[in-house]
Amino acid sequence: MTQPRRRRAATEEKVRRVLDAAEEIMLHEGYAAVTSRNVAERVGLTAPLLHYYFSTIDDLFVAMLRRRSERIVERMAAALTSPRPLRAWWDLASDPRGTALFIEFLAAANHRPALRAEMGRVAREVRRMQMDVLDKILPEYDVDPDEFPPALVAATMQGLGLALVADETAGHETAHEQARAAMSRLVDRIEQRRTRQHGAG
Amino acid sequence: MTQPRRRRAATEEKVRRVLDAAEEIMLHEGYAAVTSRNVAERVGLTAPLLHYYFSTIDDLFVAMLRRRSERIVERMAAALTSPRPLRAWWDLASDPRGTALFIEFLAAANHRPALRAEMGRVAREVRRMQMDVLDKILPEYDVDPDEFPPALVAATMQGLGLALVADETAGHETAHEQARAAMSRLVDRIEQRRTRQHGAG
DNA sequence: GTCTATATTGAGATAGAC
DNA sequence: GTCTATCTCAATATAGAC
Repeated sequence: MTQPRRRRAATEEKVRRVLDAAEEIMLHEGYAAVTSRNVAERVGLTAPLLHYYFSTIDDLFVAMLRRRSERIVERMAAALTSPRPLRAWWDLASDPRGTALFIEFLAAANHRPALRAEMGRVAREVRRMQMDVLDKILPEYDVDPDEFPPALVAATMQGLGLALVADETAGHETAHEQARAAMSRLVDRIEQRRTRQHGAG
Repeated sequence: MTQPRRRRAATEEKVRRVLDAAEEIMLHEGYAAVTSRNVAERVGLTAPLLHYYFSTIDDLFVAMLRRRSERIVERMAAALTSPRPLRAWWDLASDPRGTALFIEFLAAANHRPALRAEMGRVAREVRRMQMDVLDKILPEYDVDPDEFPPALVAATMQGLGLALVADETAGHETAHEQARAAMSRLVDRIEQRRTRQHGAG
């Protein structure tokens, strides 16, 4: 019982910094730039030493996704139980950093089975949460669930966030500011309609 | 005037096959798998020989995107002038192959400036076309352009396509079949409303 | 004009030193 | 338990043969 007594602080701190660095690289240079050398250099380590903390690069990617998805699940749960669920959800779905990283993970998972499996688990859990909440609250928003079923609403929220952030971060001139502003107004209007009918709460 | 008289067929045919192979690899193994070796092997060439046809890998990526985007612009123009523009547009936006490739280009452009510039040009041209048409036809669909401006409608079409195809190709269990079916019904309903009011044509 | 032999760099990973 | 010296392989690219 004395082996794991040693202070883990140093190692855990290093792991955290490695994950931070990897995330930064992935965000600004793409997932293909997340290499042993690149990440190690940014944290002041050597490339082989990085393999001490993460045996394979796959392990590193999965660890990155795990840490991110924990936060996402937490924040999505909080958003969905907040007084204005759609508003909070949209803020999350259109968050530039989170969404840009999501696009990278999406592409990286295409040729990394371990990552794809992990992505599947997260996607399923998050979508489940969203649809459970939508089942209950869509009627309160005066939305006909036959015309706009939860699955469609959820996919639209995510997809619109993806499209906007993709254009924004790449700097494409596609009137994304107008689209973002219009969506924001739309969400506010819908929330107001519900608040008026079902009280603030 | 006799230099370019030689038959280009052989070379052009090879270039075409190289682009086909590269596209196939990008689709199934991700953009990072598009390497000289991989592509060359699939076409029965050697890696260095591939550099005879495309000096740099950047050149190859840009050529791939150019060829694809020509088709996209053509098909989108045809869709937007068809009798049921929204329907035709949605068929394009939710096409699995085209959209999956688009996601890869999106991620690849993140760290390839030449590719990013080309992506920007295409995105801008396509969005411009879409918004010009929407300006005219949204009223015919009985859609309030103040609540759903062209920029928002266009981004939503693209985004929903992205989200659906991403889940479909990765095999995520996120009720994407329901979402796709609901969107298809919705588009049909909207088209019918317009046809009834403005005649078939 | 078309293709091959070869250079150079950097990737992921391991055996073994401290 | 932590880190370093080193291996292998694959990537892009070029010089130069045919």
